[in-house]
Amino acid sequence: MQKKDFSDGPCPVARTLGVVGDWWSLLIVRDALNGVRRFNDFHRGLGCAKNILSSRLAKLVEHGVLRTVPASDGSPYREYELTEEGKGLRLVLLALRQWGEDNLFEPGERRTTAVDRASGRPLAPLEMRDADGRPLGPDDVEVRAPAP
Amino acid sequence: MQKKDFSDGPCPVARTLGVVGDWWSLLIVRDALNGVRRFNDFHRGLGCAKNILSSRLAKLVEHGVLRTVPASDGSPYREYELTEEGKGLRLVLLALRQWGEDNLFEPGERRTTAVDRASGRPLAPLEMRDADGRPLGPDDVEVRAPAP
DNA sequence: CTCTCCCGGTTTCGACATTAAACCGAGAGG
DNA sequence: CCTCTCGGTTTAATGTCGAAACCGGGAGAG
Repeated sequence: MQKKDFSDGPCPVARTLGVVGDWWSLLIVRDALNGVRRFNDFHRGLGCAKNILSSRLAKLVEHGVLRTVPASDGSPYREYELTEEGKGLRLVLLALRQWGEDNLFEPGERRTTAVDRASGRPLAPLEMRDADGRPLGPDDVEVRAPAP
Repeated sequence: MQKKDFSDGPCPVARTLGVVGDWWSLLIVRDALNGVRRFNDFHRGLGCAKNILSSRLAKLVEHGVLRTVPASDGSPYREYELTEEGKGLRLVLLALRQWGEDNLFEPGERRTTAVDRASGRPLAPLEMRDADGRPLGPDDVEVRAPAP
């Protein structure tokens, strides 16, 4: 994230990582998706240095992932709210979550789980699908360079 | 990525970021999914410092995302190959890609595209689904803490 | 009015990570 | 024998991060 700048490159993956590709940004978005809105709540939940949190929040606001709003209750402070753009990152977070569940946990180990609010059951694994909605296997996909 | 260690925490997102959460790792995996296998090819494709590339490759091997194999052709060098675990990250990469396409490109701007190899058409957007395969909206999902 | 605490940061500074560039050993080619 | 490429490692300069100190505004206590 530091020196290299892919923000004008042709790869959407690299551009996205330019916005949320550092250690804290996606964890901030994760907490924001869970309803966290206040500086100190992010700070406590993440345990990251306050100056870093401050700069990350500013960067996310700058890129339109978060916006600041005056106050939700009567308190005189502002809060951080996900934009629609920011909410779109829930798919990224879910993909990261499912990969971690599958590969980084022992069976039976304690973990947080994303569930369907209505039924309380865990979500289905994400699937790649073609334009008609048919599931695609690992080798059915390739990345094409842009037209010249 | 640097000091904080979430590798024994309860959140699969944080654990996953501990493995691939730094600037270069996911770009390495992206190139690996595109068939890159050799050190110098990664180096040229990414433009990152060679010592960093070296340490990232080693870390990904250590975490089981990549493995080294003796040689694919006759050359005396080893190559880096995705494990099944590593291939599972294609969903993460696709989620990042689709978010970037939707939010970080002007209409008509040049970009790489993930397509169904059979039809050549772009993939459908990823969708969250419940355990029965029914699509879920943004607010139908919540994250539950582990059982005590 | 004054004292103090809490919130939301900013500043400072030492530690650590990253970078570019130089270097190096093994193997291939000429 | 000389040189080139591959796959790194080492080195020195630079940049970034983290912990802690600091700070200003507002609220509440007395």
